[in-house]
Amino acid sequence: MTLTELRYIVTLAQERHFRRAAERCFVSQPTLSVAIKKLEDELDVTIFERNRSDVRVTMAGERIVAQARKVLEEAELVKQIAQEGKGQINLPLRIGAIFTVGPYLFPHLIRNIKPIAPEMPLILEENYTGVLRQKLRNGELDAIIISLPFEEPDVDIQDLYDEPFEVLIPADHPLAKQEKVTRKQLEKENILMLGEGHCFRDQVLNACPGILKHSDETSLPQGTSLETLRHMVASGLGITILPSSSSDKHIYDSDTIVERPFAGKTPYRRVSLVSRKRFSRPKAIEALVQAITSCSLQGAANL
Amino acid sequence: MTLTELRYIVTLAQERHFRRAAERCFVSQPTLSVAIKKLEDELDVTIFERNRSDVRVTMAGERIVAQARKVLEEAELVKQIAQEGKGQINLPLRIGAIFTVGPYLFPHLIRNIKPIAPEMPLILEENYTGVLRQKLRNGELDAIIISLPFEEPDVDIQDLYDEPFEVLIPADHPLAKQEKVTRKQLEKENILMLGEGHCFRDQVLNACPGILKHSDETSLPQGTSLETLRHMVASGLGITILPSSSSDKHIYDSDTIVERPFAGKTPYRRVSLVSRKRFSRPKAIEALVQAITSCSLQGAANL
DNA sequence: GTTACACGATAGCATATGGCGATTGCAATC
DNA sequence: GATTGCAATCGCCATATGCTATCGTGTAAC
Repeated sequence: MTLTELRYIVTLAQERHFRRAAERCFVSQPTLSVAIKKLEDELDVTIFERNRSDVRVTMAGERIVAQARKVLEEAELVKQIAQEGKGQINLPLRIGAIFTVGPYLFPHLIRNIKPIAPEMPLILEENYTGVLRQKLRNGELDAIIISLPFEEPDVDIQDLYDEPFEVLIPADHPLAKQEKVTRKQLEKENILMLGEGHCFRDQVLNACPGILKHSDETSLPQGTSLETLRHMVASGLGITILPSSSSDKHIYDSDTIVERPFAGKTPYRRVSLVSRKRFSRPKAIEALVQAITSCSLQGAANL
Repeated sequence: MTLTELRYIVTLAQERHFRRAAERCFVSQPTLSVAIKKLEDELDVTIFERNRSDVRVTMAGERIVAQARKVLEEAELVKQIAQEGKGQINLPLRIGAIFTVGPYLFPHLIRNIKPIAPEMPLILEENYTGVLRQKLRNGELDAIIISLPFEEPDVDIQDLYDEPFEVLIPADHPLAKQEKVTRKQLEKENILMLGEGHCFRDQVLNACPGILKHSDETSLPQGTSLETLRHMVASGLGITILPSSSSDKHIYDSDTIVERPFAGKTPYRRVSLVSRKRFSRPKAIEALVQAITSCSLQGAANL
């Protein structure tokens, strides 16, 4: 049984005339005759009663033809659905971002992607780099936004932006009076840090190797998010280091906390988008990159 | 797009593994690979994302596969429906009978066909021979029960039974006292007849050629059915001639009307079943004939 | 680091299928 | 009796579909 054969019987049932039905199917009359006989043989049912003057659908044939019509309708829907799926940017895209990027990037992203891909809803998630990597690999996510370094086989990595680190200081802290803060100065302070697993923690430690020992000694609490760190700084518990995008707008004014750049070489992190090589919707990724790089994130330098 | 291809993608979506999917489809792995690529090309959509380690269904693919599954289900139903339609005696059969046969045959027929073809409902109709002929020809009826003579191309005629004519007389009529009635005697009586178009009318006139003139002169009313004739006889309006099967059981006892056979050669009619040659369900016709010839109709001689 | 393996893609070839035009056979009609 | 119209049949061809063998690559094992 083939879709073509089903198309033939449906048409013949309508036309009740082999030659006309054949024409409507764009085949010759013998082709139609043979195909219909073949189907009748396969199903072992006489679908059409051939008379000299007239072709008539048998009672069993009526039901078969009706069902054949259904099959063809559903088959048409396959094409239609394929057509819809073809655009690449009209189906949901599943995106993950690390905890220290998502909250600050997503609002801009959502706004910017609307005009580029209005039909592409974003399914968003925040997680650790390792979890995101896993979910990207096994297909639970289509793209992840992480911070370099990031190594993974079979992926495309597109750099999005660099963002500098800055120091967040309680307004009444002595360091708040300085224009810039040196790494040396930080080593004597209580530096509040994210917990292990956050890549930003590692990046901060990398940028300021001296702060770890001190912080460990005082056994400061580990922040679970950049915002909790900010709250703790505001409460006077210590100093922290944040990526600039996180200080875009927040609830504390400069009487409570102040941001200060690093003296000397500014530490920064590079944020990149990772997708599987051979992912079926490169255009969706492209649209995503375009949307992100057109975001004006506080302090970030688009690439 | 073919049903085979749809079967392939559904299986591959389940197995997520070309070789295993190919096995389950009873084809080689290259066959599956090529077929799926072909479908993807035709639909212009990537349905599967091939990775070294893993085959994954794309988002567009998910919807396509789901729809493909529907198509296959409907296609399965075609086979199932065909299977059901194959028995020939498990679908309604549309039967017509002439007015003078239907009322007396149908009750027996219904009873007798039950054990032979319990799954075959009968759609019944009574009409004139000419109308039945037309409906058989254009497929509105599958079989008709008429009385010979009957000529028609492209049909099979199977004789069912012969039934004698008898004379129906009011019990208080002088003729009621006789054992038999001669044609001569009838010529002097008021003979009640069916209206034109009923073949039984013609058969009666054929059997007793002398009665017409007399009846016309007295301009008796024409009966619309054998039963109305019987009622009129019971009311004393005249005498009539009936086929024996019609006197099986009726509401009048022998104090009101009596049946008398013809003297000499008994006139009779032959009742036959007509179906189209090449009708798709010969078994249904066969069952029908068997059911009818096993009826014990009053006075009839099965053939 | 090398070998072995597993997987899907590709190539080359055989065969089945589906298609065609031409023809036949049969009724109906003129 | 000739013609017409119809579906069935025949013989032929192009293509589609399937196979085996092989390749390229990434992964696992030793």
